Amino acid sequence: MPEGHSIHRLARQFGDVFAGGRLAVSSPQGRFAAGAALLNGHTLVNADAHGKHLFLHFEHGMVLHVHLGLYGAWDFGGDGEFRGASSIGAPRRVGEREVAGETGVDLPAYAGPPAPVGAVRVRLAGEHGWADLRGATTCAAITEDEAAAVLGRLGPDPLHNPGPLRTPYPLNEANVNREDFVQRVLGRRTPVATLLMDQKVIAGVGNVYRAEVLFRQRLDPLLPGRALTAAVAGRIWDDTAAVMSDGVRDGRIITTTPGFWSDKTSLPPTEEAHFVYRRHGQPCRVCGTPVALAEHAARKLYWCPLCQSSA
DNA sequence: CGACAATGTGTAA
DNA sequence: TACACCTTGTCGA
Repeated sequence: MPEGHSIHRLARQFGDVFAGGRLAVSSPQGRFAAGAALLNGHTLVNADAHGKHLFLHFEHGMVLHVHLGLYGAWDFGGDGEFRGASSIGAPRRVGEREVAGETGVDLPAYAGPPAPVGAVRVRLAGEHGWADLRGATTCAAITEDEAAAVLGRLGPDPLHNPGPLRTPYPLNEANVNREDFVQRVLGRRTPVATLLMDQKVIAGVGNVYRAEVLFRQRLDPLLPGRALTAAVAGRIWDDTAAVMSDGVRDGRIITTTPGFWSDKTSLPPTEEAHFVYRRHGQPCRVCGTPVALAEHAARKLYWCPLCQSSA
């Protein structure tokens, strides 16, 4: 469910609250028992994300690789020190739930994580907090070489723009990732709507950002890549980087601008946060034409047939 | 309380 | 293109 912005927030959260400490790693559900044994008792060095993939690097050269897929989620909790270090603030969304006590209230001493509820694939427990993973598509203990191979299958991530965290792209060259994306789009017969969902073309974009960026750029979703100029493709990258960076900051996907909000003094409710995503049949916020919906490559595609007409 | 969709991907047909 | 994966929220009966 989460798109790339959520995974980058999770990486930051793991780095904040667990890096540098030894972790008890277990699989209450049992499906990850062998992998948990390979990680149990080792120290987390750092956490990073590329696209929708999360990598937790341990000191002995093993990596916990997690992809949340359609409905995976992490739950976090811990004592006051854990919560003080936590970078996931008040607004929490799918994929990053924090379930400790109330904020600002006297917290009880940390007595260890609660009894696992439901199908907890993996539990990480540190000195001050814990994290439970459920429902992930991928949860594997792999080597650093295997982690590098995963990165090699992914395209550039707009949240590594321009400085990548841990990617195959060169450091310190502005716009390298942007130019890489442009080259992966130009000349293609594939519709731009499909290209934006292809993690080899751009890593981290999902169905919401796909629809919203195409609207913001007023692009017909079915235009093939080869119908775009380098300038237009570059603007897609820049806008994606901008709205996804906002998503990292806000913990939500908000692609509308304050001019479209009924209350401009605070972030908008969900009903005002998107231009077209899940607004099928409702009037376009710009021109009033009903938002269209089509099944496209097994995913719902939303767009305004007037604003995004290429004719 | 059951059916169904959901911010996703891999594999088989 | 279809389905499996395997969890949660929403909606209707």
